[in-house]
Amino acid sequence: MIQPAAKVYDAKKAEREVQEWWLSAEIYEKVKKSREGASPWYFLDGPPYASGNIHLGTAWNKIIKDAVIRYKTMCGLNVRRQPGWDCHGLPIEVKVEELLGIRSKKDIEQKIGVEAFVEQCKKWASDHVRIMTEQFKDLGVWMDWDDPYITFKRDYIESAWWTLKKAYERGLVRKDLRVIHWCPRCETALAEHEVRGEYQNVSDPSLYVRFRLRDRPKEYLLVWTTTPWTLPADLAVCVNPDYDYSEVEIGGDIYIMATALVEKVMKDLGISDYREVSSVKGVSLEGIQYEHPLLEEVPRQRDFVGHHRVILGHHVTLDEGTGCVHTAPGHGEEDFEVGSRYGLPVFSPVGPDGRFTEEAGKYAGMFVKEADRVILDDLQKKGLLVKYGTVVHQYPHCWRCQSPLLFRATEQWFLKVGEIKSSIIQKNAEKVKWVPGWATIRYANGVESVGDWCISRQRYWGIPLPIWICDQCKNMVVVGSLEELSALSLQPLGDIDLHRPHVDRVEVKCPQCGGVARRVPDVLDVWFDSGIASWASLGYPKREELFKQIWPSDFITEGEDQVTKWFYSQQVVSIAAFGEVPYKRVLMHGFALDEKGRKMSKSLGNVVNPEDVIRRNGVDVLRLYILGANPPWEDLKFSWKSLEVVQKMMGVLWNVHVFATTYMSLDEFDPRKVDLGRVSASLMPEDLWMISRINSVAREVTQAMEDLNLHSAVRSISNFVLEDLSRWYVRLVRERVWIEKEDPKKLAAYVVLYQAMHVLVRLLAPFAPHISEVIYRDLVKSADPSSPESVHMLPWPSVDEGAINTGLEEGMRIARAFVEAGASLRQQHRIKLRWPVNKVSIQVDSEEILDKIKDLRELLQNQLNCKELVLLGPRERPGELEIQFRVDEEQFRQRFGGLAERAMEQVRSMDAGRLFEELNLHGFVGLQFDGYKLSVPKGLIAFEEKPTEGVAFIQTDFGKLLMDTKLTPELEAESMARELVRRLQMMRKEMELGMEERVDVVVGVGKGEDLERLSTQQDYICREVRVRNLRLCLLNDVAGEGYLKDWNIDGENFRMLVRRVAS
RNA sequence: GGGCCCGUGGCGCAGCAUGGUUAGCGCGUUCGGCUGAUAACCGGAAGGCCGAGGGUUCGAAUCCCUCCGGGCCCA
Repeated sequence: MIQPAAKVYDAKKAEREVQEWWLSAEIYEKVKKSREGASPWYFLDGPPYASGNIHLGTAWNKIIKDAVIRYKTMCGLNVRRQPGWDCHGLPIEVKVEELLGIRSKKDIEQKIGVEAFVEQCKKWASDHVRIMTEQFKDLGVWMDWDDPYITFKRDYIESAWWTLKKAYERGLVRKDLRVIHWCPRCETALAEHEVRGEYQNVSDPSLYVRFRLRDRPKEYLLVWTTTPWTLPADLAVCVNPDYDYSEVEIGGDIYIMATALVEKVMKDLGISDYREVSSVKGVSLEGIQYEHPLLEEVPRQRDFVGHHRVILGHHVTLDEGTGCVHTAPGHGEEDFEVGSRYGLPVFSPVGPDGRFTEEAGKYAGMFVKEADRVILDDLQKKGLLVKYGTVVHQYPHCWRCQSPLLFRATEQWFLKVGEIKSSIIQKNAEKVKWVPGWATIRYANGVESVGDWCISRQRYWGIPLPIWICDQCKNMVVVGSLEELSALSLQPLGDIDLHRPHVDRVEVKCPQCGGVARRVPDVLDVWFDSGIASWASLGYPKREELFKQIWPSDFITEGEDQVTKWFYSQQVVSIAAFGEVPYKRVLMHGFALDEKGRKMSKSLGNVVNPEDVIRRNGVDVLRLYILGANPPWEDLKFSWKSLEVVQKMMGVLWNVHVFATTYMSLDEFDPRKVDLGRVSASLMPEDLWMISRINSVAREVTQAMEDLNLHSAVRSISNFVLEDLSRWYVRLVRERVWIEKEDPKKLAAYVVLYQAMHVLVRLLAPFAPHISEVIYRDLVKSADPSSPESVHMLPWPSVDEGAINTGLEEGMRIARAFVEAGASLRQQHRIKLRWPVNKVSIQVDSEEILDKIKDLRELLQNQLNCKELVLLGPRERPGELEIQFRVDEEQFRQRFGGLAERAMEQVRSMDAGRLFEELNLHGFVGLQFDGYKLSVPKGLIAFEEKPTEGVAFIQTDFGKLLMDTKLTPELEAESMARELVRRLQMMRKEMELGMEERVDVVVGVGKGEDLERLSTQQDYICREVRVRNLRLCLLNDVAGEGYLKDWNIDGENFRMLVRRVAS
């Protein structure tokens, strides 16, 4: 039996209850089980980093995933829905360092010990996996929370080793001396992608230094730099061979700089008294020797004196500086490259901690940034500092600890992306479908510009690099699994933890010389961890079956920052290992911003937490809002206001549900006993329309989901609920539903409403899994115990194309427009909707329109609340519309000259209606008089339509509507009866009567003549208010037991008495 | 400097791949209405040179170019 639903939907309570029920009844497991054996669909969860709480962006991310997963499951696919956790890496190390109150690698190694530190990191990660799991569960996200993939698990680590070995075997792994970003606090190298997006505006020194030429006294190279601390490592000055360079004379000294920059630099230096002496191409400056500005302070530089000369490089630009670029191969990428061309040594007198080494002479022991000041002083003293100031520019910072990064030359391990780049681009173009489409371009551009990937980190909490190097012969052994390691190991390994420091202790016998090989102490970049997720999460290579069955992944989705990160890193390692891309379809989603479009941040105080939203509006509202507000790939500007709007929509949906269940349960409607076929003879046009609409909506939503346009899907559903279901269908069937007896038309309405709701809850289930569950339970499950336990077990609704009637849908749209126009006229003329009028005429603009609404005549008449409805075609003219016309005298005279006056006279004497029709039909009207034949074209006569007395007129998009506004005694009586009914209904409600309960009623009127007027309306009143005995009398005669209430209706007083009838 | 996205009433958005009624919708404002799904809901009104300027076209919010502003990514 259908049970009447609760009057108001308490989202929080219902959602909690539903979630608990999912658990206790094991619904999730049952849903999964029901799809076992179906075609697999491999969704791969991009692993969130396990270091904190979820925020709105991560919530959005999982909600998108959940909606897609639920949809695909309903479509009958066996969806893999394992969540993942990214657990290694610097962010957690940094958190743990904070927790332990330590600040450096030295502290970790000496105070805490690597073993304890790594244990702490693992604990931190595990704890946060637990916390975040609960938060995701609260969002109603259905994933295998008990069986996630975790990057620190042994199998996962082995999978990484296997992958690295694969890459090594293909010649893609190489150790190399390179200049790369280095964090002096974390004391580790950083990869390109870790630096992306980490540029911040900072204030740095800006200085002009003059480098004295060796063999030319009083001549200098003018150099500009923002990093004075790199001067101790300076080995050359680079100029662009193609640019012109000038010798500029200032106070007897000669400065060499790019000609194009002379003016700008002089202005910057505040020098107006200068002279450009001569100009040469940069190329001819090559080889000019200079004196290193810090030769005395950095004695080691004496060894490099031969290198101190002008070199050539195309990377030198005219954007800033002087066109003479000081070059330190140990501290700049381009410096390194150009330096290697000239055979410059890679001199880098800076230690891992960012302090100068002994090689830096005077500056040894100083932190580089602090040495800036000292270096400036020295230059000043030596008369080499031309100008000193500061400049604000973008400078990269460590993504975890925010330290400014340095460039430093070190030996690191690289994945040679350069060698597989073209393959990545090609496979991506062939096999990966990006949503939105333009992300493809963005991605390809990103890959084009990328360099080799530095995969080694000089840290602790990560997957250890599986590379052992022989002490003796320097042979390199790359290990692909624990098994391999055991075989090579000099000691028994047992149940070893593959993390540092345990694995560091493993010594391997060199297969080449039999010597002892030791592990390279580095760990892998965490982006390598997540990059292998598509097979590591499947247990590959240890377990092959699943991998062979479902890899590559069917779908991934992450935020737009991942375009050059996870979307990229996955393709790199996958191409390296398999030569294939690891996913087929990728949806890039945006960021969650605040209302004004700013990033949410603690410092701005604009952070919105998912749990705040859940507390206020509930999970389903959050989900519907977040999915419906934007296309997924656009940034979301979070708005509480818009959330309210979604909340209202849900309220309306609930109201419809209450409406449906209230009456269905009252009438003991049993959906098992009737279906559409059984009631087909009683279906009204609005029923057919509703069936058509719900099928159209199902089609729209399905298409939107296939295209990953989740916003269109949600909007389509919301719009249907508000416009079609609530504002229109319920309004239309209300009267039928109020019929007391068994009635086929009422039954038909129930069937239609039931069917529509049945489809609707399924469409809604992926987006609002809780409320759809509740509605399903109240409406479907309670009526038919044999139906599945949960809405989420149902199949996605199929579209009944045959039920879609676009002509009818269009007709209904037109009918609504006319009804609205009628309402508008009533408002203008102060005629309430519940007052009937005598006649409404509609003249449509075209035959097509007439055709579309002719079956809706009864509906129109009802909704327009008129006694008579006249539908007229485009050529017919409503009698209530008078046509007046005016001849354009000026034009008549121009055209007809001397005949004009008589022509006008003729026209004026014609019947306006006939003239109008004639002109519309032929475009001209013929005149004949005194033997003349004239043809008067349309444009010479202007028409005006005016409704006759007592008629209101409105022009709509589809035609004209005329309403007779004259009142008659009969109409007034009916109107009054309706007013009374409404008050009596209110009283019933105030008395909290059951809907079927009968009452006795006394109505007392203020004016005697109303007694007679109302006498004709007694049946109507009794029917509508469910009255057993009705007495009409004068106001003062009202007496007796019951609920008494005085009313004033449009200025007239009434006294009404309602008495409950004992049943 | 390069790539991509966005710019439509006070606010948030749709429309733009395939140019064509009077540019829609929601919120807000304001004035009304409705009432046995109603702590709901519905309607009317006011409010737009569709970022700016060119071009293509009979016709441009829509296509093309330039510029301006915002965002993201990369340097």
